[in-house]
Amino acid sequence: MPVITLPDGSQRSYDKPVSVFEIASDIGPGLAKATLGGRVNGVRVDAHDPITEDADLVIFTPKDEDGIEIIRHSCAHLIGHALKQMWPEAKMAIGPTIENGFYYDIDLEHRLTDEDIEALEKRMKELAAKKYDVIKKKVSWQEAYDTFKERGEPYKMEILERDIPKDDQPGLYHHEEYIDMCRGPHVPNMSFCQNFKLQRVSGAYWRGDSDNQQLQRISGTAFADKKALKAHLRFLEEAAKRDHRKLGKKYNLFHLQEEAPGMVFWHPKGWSVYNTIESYMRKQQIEHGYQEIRTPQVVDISLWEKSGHADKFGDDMFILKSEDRDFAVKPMNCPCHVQVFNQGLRSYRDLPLRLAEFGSCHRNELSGALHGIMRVRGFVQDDAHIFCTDEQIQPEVADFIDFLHQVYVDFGFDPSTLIYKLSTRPEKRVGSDEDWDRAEKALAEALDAKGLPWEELPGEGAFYGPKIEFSLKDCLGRVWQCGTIQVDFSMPGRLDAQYVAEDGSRKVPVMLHRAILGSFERFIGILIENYEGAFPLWLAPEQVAILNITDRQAEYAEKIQESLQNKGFRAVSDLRNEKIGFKIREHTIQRVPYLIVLGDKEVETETVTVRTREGEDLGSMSIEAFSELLLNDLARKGRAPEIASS
RNA sequence: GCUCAUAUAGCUCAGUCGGUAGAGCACUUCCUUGGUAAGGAAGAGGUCACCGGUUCAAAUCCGGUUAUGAGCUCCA
Repeated sequence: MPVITLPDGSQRSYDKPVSVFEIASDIGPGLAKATLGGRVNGVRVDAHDPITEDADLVIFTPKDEDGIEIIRHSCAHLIGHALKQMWPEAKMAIGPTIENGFYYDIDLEHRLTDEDIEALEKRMKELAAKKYDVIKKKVSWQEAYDTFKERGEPYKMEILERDIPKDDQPGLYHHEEYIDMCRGPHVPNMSFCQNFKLQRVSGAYWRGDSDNQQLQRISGTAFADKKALKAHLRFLEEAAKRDHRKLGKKYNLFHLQEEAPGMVFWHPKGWSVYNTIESYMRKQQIEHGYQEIRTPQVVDISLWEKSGHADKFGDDMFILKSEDRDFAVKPMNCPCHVQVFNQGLRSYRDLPLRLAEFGSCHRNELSGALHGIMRVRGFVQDDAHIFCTDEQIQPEVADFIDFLHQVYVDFGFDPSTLIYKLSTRPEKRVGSDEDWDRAEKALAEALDAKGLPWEELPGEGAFYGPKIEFSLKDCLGRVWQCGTIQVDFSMPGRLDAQYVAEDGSRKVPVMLHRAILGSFERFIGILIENYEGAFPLWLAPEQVAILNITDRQAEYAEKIQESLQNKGFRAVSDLRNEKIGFKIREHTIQRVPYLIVLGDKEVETETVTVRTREGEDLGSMSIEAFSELLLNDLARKGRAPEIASS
């Protein structure tokens, strides 16, 4: 006699086992038609699964995230249905959902081409258009095994043998003649799976292990309705338009070339952005009690052996030989910073000691991992190491989080969308378990003390200690990991760092590794995409473009340019013999924030006429008034202008 | 590193069946001196990524290398 409680608190009782679909039908035919499945006492079930006992029930429809996920999952099965019709010899591995979509990994000798994917999508659409019912059957382990043995599906057999207990009753989903095994839930019929698109085929390792065989992965995206699918495809187009590699070329910021894979050639405009950010960070760091240092690029391998890097990451280091000595181009700055700490005798009074470096690092990343300026082999970190006592960890971490928030706000990101992740001990690590316990606890407590929501990533820590990772969201809602703070109880000891404690004894300091931007390269890549190349005034490589209408104003234009440059603004002049409309178009496309137009009128009245890159006409004003306007804009940094109250 | 794909003028891209390369923009010169998103004319510019093979003949077909792209793996 199950009593069903719905989210609004209302109850319905039944005298025999009842399905989500039947309950939905009781409520209304519209809901019944939209029912995809449900959550029964916290467990996701199919629409037609019988509910035998009292339960809290949430009904899933295409309006819920849970409902959309079911649709995506069934779209993965639909790949199998269509694919096995076209290539019966294909062996199906796994077909899960991912953010915004789904994929299926398959083993097929024939290499699928783009045309094949198009044909496959067409077949999938035809099958989905039949809106056939998906039939779920719970069977014995043995029956499932025999089914897939008969159908020549070795991967399904392996999943059964390795992951599913023999006394379990696996669910077999029948899509007409195609049978797939799944925990579910899945759509009751294919009318729900009408709005999908296959996106690509790529390689993927079986069970995510690069030692295993590589399979072909067919990926797609799916939504509940046509409008949502279209919106998502538009979003992807928008993101592609903002690709920093494309905009880096368009705005002449940097380039990469074959002779230096993964290393950036910065052009004047890109380097201007870089320098602006570096100056800003330098100023911020001084305000937060950091001291800036500079350490060598090339260091004898013995230091990396002592620090543990050679052992754990030797393959990723660039090694140089000279006069029978082995050197490594530094892949990170920490061991060098310990060398600076180690000069002279340190007192507890020196702690916390914060050493910062815009540290140039080189890591020999796998060629396939490189990506524009976001993932490179040569990069500069806004790195710093804080040497402190155990008691100072928590306040230092807390101060750091405040510092990081302020920087992200200045760059135009919303700190309320920040994501915090605590990565704990990995398998490959140095240090005792007691040290790891203390380090993990200190970070968790700092986050809790700030009342921040965080998520644990077990096993994702650095080899020397746990870390907090800070990810920000850009204006398209994409998540980027940038900042980090890591506790390290190991390296100071390995590299003989000591200080004299209050009682005169020698103690080993704790070291905190931290970065806010992560790397300049990556962060600038993110900024380019976030702003679509239209940098806010304080970052813009060219802040003002001065345009004359005829040669008669050339001298005045140069005078204005000089005046602005003397005030510290980045002003360029365009005195070419071109029409004013042409010059305005060019500099607007180049996203210069302010354009100044100078004709005879301006020369006569000693004014400038100002136009923004958004096309707004700010009228004529004195050079002093314009400077004032620029200064106000600069002070806002990445924040939106405040709306003047009327 | 792995799978698949791609590489043609400074940029974005055409180039059919193998027969010595083409457009638009940019660039140079000249004309035009104009008021808020493209004024006109002419000119110059390419060892078709690199190495090798097939062929009378290769941008085109085949093999290799490098780089790039998508995904996987990795990411101190």
